[in-house]
Amino acid sequence: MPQLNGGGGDDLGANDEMISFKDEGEQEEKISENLSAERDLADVKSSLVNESETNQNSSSDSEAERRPPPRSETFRDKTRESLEEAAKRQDGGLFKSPPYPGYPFIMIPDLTSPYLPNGSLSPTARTYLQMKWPLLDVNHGSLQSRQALKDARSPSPAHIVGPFCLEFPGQSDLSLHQFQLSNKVPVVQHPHHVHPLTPLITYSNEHFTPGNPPPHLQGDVDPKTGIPRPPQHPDISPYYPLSPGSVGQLPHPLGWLVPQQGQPVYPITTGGFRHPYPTALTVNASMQSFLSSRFPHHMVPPHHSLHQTGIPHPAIVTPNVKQESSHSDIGLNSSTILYTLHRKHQDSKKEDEKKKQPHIKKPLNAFMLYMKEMRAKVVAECTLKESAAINQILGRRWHALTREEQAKYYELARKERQLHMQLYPGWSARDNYAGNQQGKKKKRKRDKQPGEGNDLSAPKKCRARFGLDQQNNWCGPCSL
DNA sequence: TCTCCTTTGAAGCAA
DNA sequence: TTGCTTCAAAGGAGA
Repeated sequence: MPQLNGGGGDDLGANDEMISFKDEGEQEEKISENLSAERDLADVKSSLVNESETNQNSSSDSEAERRPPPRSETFRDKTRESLEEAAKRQDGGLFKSPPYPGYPFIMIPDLTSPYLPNGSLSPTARTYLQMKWPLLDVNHGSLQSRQALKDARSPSPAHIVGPFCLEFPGQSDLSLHQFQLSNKVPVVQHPHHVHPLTPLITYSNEHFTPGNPPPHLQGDVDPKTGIPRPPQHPDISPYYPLSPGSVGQLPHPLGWLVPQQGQPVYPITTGGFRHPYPTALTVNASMQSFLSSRFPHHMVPPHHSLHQTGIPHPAIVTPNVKQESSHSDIGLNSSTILYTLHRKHQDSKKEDEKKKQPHIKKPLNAFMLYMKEMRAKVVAECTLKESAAINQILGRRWHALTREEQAKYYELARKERQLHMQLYPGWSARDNYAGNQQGKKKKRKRDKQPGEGNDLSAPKKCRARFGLDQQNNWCGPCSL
């Protein structure tokens, strides 16, 4: 996948961010085009699930050439070419391929230090942020963007037929993203729709619904959405409610109770980690200022995870635990029963405490960021509600994105990881593994795909196990 | 109520 | 180094 810094030295950048294709390719699009409007949603879903099989049956002639060569150095070029071809073919020349080979990254000189010594964003970084995240709109409020969004509301795209969504990855994706990038996409508000930058703002908002805003937030209510806007600094994105100077001066904004706005990215907590949360000690001044400017000050270290209101932060995963009334144990006269209940209560209390321990979620990767942004759009365009089907569509659209568009999300993901590292220096992904997480479900092991674990994969295992320099230890089939 | 599904990418871990 | 597994989001479906 695209190398974000081109040098490979960035530990935050993905080293293998290669666009991979499973791929359904052209045949899939043709099949989709032939779908009649009478087909019901189930058929669409079914076609999504079974498309690969259908493609295999209908495209045997091109199967070999469409299958990406294994680890070929030309793979990247071929995939890019296929993308461009598809885009050109479907877009009527609207799509213009990048005039240069390789990955089209636009990088600021030092992404890791986009801040001036005083903690503010450097002009370069500011320009970069505006360029990369148009909706961030560091100089203007979001009202203009919202107006643009509203004005740009248009009839359903042509590829949407009837109450369901026909998927034409190339055209729909390109057009959608062109709109998206120009902030003119007619986003239909969905209960779970989040701002494209939401991944940088929050990881979860489902627990919080719009409610009566606190008085200090009611003075600035979005006339379009009716959602109160938190106080804004002219230089700071409206999605980040507090300016550095206002940190600690304003009453608690409760911005994270308002969906889409003012939601913090990562929970600040001292519990549930292998390491005590040392953010206050590890976040430097620039990051502190950055965090203060981007997040409500309650999210800036060293605050604890619980909000002043006692409501846990949405980004902190606290598994639902049935409230066990401690009062139920009171008033029983039997000492035996009391003892038993006490023991039982103690045990359950321990379990609850373990379960209640919040955990820091993994930073979202590029695709997850893309999904968060585009899900609502897909849901709006289609009548699909099942996430599995939606994710299939999103997966295909992801592959249909241009490299520039994907780069945007890779960059966002890289920043996510960077911020995550700054916020949680001691955090490790394994902290969230089922083995370490009490009460965390253990995912079922994936079923072996046909061909997995057979002799065909054995050579890789031996090579992985013993290495190329110990081929004498390889088993027979591997040595062949 | 809980788990699965479904996607991609990052990270951890065993071999 | 390789390959497998888990987890991140999302919400309907099914057990």
